Amino acid sequence: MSDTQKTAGSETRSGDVLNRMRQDIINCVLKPGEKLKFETLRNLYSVSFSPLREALSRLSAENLVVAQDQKGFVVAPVSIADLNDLTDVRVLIEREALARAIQRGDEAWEAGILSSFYRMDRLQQKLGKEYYLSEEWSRLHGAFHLALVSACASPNLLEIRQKLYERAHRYRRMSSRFRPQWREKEAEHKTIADAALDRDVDAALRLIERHIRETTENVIKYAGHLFPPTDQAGLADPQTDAA
Amino acid sequence: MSDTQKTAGSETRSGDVLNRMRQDIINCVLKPGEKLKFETLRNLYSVSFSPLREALSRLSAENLVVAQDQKGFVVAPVSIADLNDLTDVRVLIEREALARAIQRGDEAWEAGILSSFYRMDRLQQKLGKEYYLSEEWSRLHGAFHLALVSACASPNLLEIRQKLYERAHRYRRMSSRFRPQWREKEAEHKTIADAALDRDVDAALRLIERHIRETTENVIKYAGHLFPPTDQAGLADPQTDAA
DNA sequence: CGGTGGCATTATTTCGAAAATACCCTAATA
DNA sequence: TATTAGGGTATTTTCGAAATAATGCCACCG
Repeated sequence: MSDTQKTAGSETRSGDVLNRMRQDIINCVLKPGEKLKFETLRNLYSVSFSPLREALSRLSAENLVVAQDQKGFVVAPVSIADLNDLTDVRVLIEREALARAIQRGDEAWEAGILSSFYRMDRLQQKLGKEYYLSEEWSRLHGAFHLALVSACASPNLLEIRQKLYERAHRYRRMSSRFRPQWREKEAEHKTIADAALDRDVDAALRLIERHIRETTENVIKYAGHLFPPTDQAGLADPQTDAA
Repeated sequence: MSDTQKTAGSETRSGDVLNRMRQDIINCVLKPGEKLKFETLRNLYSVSFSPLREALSRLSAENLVVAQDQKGFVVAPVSIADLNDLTDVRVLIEREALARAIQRGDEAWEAGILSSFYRMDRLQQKLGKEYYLSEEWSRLHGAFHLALVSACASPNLLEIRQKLYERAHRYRRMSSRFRPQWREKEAEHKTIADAALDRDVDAALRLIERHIRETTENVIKYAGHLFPPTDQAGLADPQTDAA
């Protein structure tokens, strides 16, 4: 349980727990809204209070958990409103990052796109229909999308993008069991990569936006029933519908 | 010292220390690049290790401090490269947020702009030439800019904006003693507010972008000497004199 | 019967000391 | 003289227990 010890132990125990918990939240091992009791976590991750608190603090700054004063921590709740808002902001950020990357990318950038696409594509073929349930494929998919924008030359943009990506990824994982296979999504990846390598900014931006928005639409379509009743999107968040 | 106990004690001691440290970093009481020793901080804020670690963890997630495994924490260094990147991303985010706010803003939004501008303007007149050194004016200035975008209906956009704003504010504070008075900046605020209230999206976006970029240009122009030697913007930098 | 106040229980938060790690200075060797 | 190995000090990181706050329960009162 918990696991994916793949996350490569950070030098410090806090960092290690942080990475493991982040993975567990994204992969819904720790479920949205779930109360995070220290006693439980202490056993689960085999550490003491201090590293746990540190990890939880950082995660709350990433919006993967929410901290309630004197009442502990909770896995960040999910809601359609949150997903929609997330999607809108991701579109803004990804488009900007991709545009800059295409403008500035050098040969190393091109090579990175080709190589990461290749690895993702190969694994997909190897795994067959249910590729998207694989943890490893998630990693390669993330690496591919990162490769696309990695040349944008803006640390801040990349960092913001990464955090948004991870939160969105949680929604994908959460719904993956209920979706039909997404074979056509792979064709999209190829198309996006090609547009980027062709330095066709307009096409690439259009494609990446559609890619993101269609993913969200599919999540809502096939896994909408997993979300809490529409009105109360979880705690402390008024938030009307977005998008 | 340290303080501005105005930050309104959070319910929890960690939150309190977090807020106080954030203010101290933004106001350069804790200087860029400075090593944050626990023993020192313990005395400075009168708390123990645990809340300190928690606060530092959160601040590192906000990029106001950087954590080095097994080597403690350091106040985030400053550099022209960082300031420029920050500025570019802020422009992207502020423009988007402002556009949405203008599109969606209701009367409460309009009232918020008018009221926050009024308060900022009054205080400025009361304080005279050196208004911009005032802590209180900083708060009202922040409230005004927040009011402009508050109706954008995107929690994520607002949160990202706020964090970027705070980091940029550190650069302003760091350079404020060296700048000539910025009287004309106040005219800009009025112009921006008017454009927003007139629902003139194009004008408002153009003005806010210029407002942000010119501020950065002035910081570099008048306080460029405070930055570490251009090439290595990096951390672990003893840091020249600041403030 | 419904509501309210107080007490016991549970969980979180904070503390200071112990363990682990990095840093610095000295000395020995090549 | 330069380089490295050793050992002692300074700091960070982790621990488990004490303090503090919240929760649920039950008796008591209206």
